Amino acid sequence: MKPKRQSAKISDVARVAGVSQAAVSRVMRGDESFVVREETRKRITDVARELNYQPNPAARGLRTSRSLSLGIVVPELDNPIHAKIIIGAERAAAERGYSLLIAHRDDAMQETAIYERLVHRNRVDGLIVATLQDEHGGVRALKDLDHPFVLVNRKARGVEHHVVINDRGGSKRAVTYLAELGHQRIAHLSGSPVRYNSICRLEGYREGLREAGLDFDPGLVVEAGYTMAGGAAAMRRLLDSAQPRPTALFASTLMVAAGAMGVLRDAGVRIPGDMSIIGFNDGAIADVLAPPLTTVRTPLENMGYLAASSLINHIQDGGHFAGAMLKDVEIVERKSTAPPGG
Amino acid sequence: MKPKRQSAKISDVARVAGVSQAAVSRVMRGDESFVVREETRKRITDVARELNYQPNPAARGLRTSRSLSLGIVVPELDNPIHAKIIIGAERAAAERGYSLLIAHRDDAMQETAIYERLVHRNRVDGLIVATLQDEHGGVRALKDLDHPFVLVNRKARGVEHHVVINDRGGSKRAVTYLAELGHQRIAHLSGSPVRYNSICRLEGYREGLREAGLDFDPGLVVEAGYTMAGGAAAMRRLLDSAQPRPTALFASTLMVAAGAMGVLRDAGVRIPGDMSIIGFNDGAIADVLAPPLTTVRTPLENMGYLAASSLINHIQDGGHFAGAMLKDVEIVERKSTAPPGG
DNA sequence: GTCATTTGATAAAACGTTTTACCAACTCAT
DNA sequence: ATGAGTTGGTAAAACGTTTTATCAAATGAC
Repeated sequence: MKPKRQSAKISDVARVAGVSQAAVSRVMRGDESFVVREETRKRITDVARELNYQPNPAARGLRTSRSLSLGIVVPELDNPIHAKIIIGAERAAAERGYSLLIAHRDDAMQETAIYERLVHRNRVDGLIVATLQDEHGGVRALKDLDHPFVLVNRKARGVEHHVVINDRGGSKRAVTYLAELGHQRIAHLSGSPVRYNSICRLEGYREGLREAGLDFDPGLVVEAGYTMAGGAAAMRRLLDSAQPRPTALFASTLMVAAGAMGVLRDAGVRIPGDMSIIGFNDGAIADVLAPPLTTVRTPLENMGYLAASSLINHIQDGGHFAGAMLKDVEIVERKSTAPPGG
Repeated sequence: MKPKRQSAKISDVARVAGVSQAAVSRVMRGDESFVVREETRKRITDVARELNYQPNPAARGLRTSRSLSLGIVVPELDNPIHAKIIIGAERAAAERGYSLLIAHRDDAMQETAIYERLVHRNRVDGLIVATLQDEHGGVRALKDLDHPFVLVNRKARGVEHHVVINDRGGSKRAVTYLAELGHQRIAHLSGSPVRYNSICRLEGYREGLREAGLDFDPGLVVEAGYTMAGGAAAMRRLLDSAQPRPTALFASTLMVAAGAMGVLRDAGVRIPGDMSIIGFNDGAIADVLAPPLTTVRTPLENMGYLAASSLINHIQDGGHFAGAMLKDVEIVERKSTAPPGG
């Protein structure tokens, strides 16, 4: 009943099937250039299945100098954004026979040290960099490693292999949505002015305004960072300064939206009656906010999937990958948006 | 400037240092039983550092039949609970020179197939099972694999190696906290009556009541599952049926608490004025709820850490591990709890 | 009936470690 | 001087694949 303790090796299969190890190896790997009688092939695969043969990855890796593993480095694993990226990447990896080594960057450590470790010590075949921290140093370190890698959810000057979502288009879509509800004064709580995603989202915001025929008012854009506290502080500043008060708000992040909502509630501003709010990227917390938050949903999981699978393509074929943007965006209507005044 | 493309191997180090490969191998691994002149040792380590020698894991693994990797299998990676467990496990693994292979169980696949794959195909040295799904089949499959594993956040009959948090004690603490505020009728929105954690939490709830000198009223316990919708439905049932209405609520999960809060808000029940709420396990969403939710915080990350490190101990020394519970619990006071009536 | 070509395989050499089994040179008690 | 330990190493055999170089048998062209 119990599976055999010592797992079968290629020589066992060869012996039982009455062929050489080479034949087994080539049949098992589906080597095209190896011509073999159909009967022999079948005999080999049958025996392999019978013995539950699984190639030893260490032996294979030693010979081929490939580990069939990918490293993914993430900050804040507990941020659902990254979790979704990982889920997608893991799925792509699994489908292609790769495994995913996860490296969690904690604040204390240099990101470059992690890349180093994954490539030199773990010998991953490729690196998925889910959120580059230091654009200059990080990219330099990655390039110095001279190893396949892909940037996900980030672009960087001089790096062509990247996969991003439609930050700009999604933001524009959000603004358009608010404008179509009839809003004229739409504020934006933005992220850091140096982070790729935030820059794109700000651009999208401006583009959405322009297309709706609305003027861009710099007084309606406040930097909020990425935390709830940041969102709250920014919202307070906005309430104090903006005249007349905006009737709608596009928040660059769910947490920022949450922070802003808290401040509004305390200030007696009704949502969506007095202020409509929409947030970027969908997630479970949108549902628990009061009221539930309308968001623009982006294909985060697919982004992870495409990053991993294009990286594997590159590793296997050496092919060039031009970088991709996942265009899809979709408004998820909940209760935080309505026409102005109600 | 660029690092050498072909990384140094043991023979390079041996040649440059003028010793044999064996000497290098033993010195690098800190083999105690190998006596060597201090001078030679230093020469070897110096050369190794100089050449940036990193042992090839495939070669080492082939020889030792250890992969120095651990597999962690999780359902719902995007659940922050699991994310925290992973963070802890990854830290422990990294500290001990292990790497963490992540396998995300999607609903379609058998959990047993994942265990199989990690052990047979990836040859991980041990398995961290973060949330066993099917207690009977799953444990059976794990035991049949005859490979080191640890259960985390779960206990199961016949499995001694497990690490859990203090579900019972934490729940009791939550109830005590409510009782000390003066609440007499405390309801419980429970999880599934067959899941380990939920059973413990229900026990803790009852124990807390007993210690506070309050009677257990079966009418105040409603099964809510683990989702927001479940929490909402349960809350509705509770509002309809419980007479007199409870003044406080202990929810087994953050999402359940969130669902309940939505229903209460719609029903015009003020929190905490008319109903105090406390949830089990702390997390970011507690902060974004309205009002922010008081919770009992548990050491989820440490649970992951201990699971991984005790598993590694077991792998290395073959030592017996009796199972552990992380006792710490701590009430995180936010705005959802107050004395009855105000 | 040869000689080249194709077909269907095989033998054996890597890959880079770890580890077993040895050994040479000393020291030291006899 | 001899034999037994010790000290400080070394040589070489695994580990389980992949892959290169070969090869024997069958086929076909002449």
